[in-house]
Amino acid sequence: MQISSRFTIAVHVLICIETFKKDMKTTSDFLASSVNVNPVVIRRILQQLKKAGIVEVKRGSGGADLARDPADITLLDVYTAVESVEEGRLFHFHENPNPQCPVGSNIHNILDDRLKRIQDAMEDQMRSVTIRDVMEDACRIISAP
Amino acid sequence: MQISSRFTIAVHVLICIETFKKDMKTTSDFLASSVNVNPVVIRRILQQLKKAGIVEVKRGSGGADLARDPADITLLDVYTAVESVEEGRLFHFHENPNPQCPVGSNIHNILDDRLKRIQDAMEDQMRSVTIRDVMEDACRIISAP
DNA sequence: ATCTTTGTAACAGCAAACATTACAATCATG
DNA sequence: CATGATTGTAATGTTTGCTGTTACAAAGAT
Repeated sequence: MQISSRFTIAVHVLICIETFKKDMKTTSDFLASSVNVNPVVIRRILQQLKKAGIVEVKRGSGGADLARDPADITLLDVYTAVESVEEGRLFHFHENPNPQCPVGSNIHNILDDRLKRIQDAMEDQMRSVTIRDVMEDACRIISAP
Repeated sequence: MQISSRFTIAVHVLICIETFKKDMKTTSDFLASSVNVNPVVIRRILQQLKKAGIVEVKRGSGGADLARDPADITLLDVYTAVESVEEGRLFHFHENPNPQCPVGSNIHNILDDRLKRIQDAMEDQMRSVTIRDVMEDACRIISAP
């Protein structure tokens, strides 16, 4: 099971907005053609990013912009914005383990701490990377010979 | 998108095998009743664990056993055993980004390193926990007053 | 031989992701 | 202020992977 492509699409979109904002209007159509998906998919993701205070989207006139300093947007922010699963739920548990079995009745007590630490490790790493970092990579790679 | 319950079920199963191996035969039926799923689900997971050299399963006579020292089985071993996605693919990418867009054509060059580091952080944490560690937690919790 | 249990195929149901069409609401601007 | 461009969102469809279930041959113990 993989983390949905919404996350990588969202990051792709943010990079595009920053890269092209001086030269063109970054409409959902334009962004969609860079990612190569339906514009509605982009609009839905932009809505999620907007709710999280990451972008501003203009109706009518069109186009999206970052709502904050790129150095102030982490990959974790983007991840939690577009990933529907609630906070702290990377691992899926089977429902209704047998309450009469000492293991079944305690499986959460036994595992939750360890699993949380695994998720924390991943999230800490995500928090350590900002859109500014990614933009630096992007500029370097795009302008390479 | 969550990591499938196969992972937590697999760990649950391993704990059960270790906990009950002295007192009973740990058949797929027995394990299924602790987890509260269909026995076939357990058998499928046991097969995946067997292919990874983590358990031994006896046909006919029945029952599963660990194939190695619990201290030598990490949560990462279990995770890669039951998670169908190939190595290094925690994040799902959209296919066919626009090759004519400097961002679209370079999106993997731009992101792969960062994403790999995130996945590595998660896997390192998983590797640091063994079934022996989990068994210690389990024994302490189960025998608590 | 018989009984138990595993290994596996076959199929069904469901949920989430992803795609697409359509259209009202919104905004800039001529 | 009418028009053209664009967003916001609902409705609908397709696909994919997970999970559940039935069924039964293969394997092993007694």
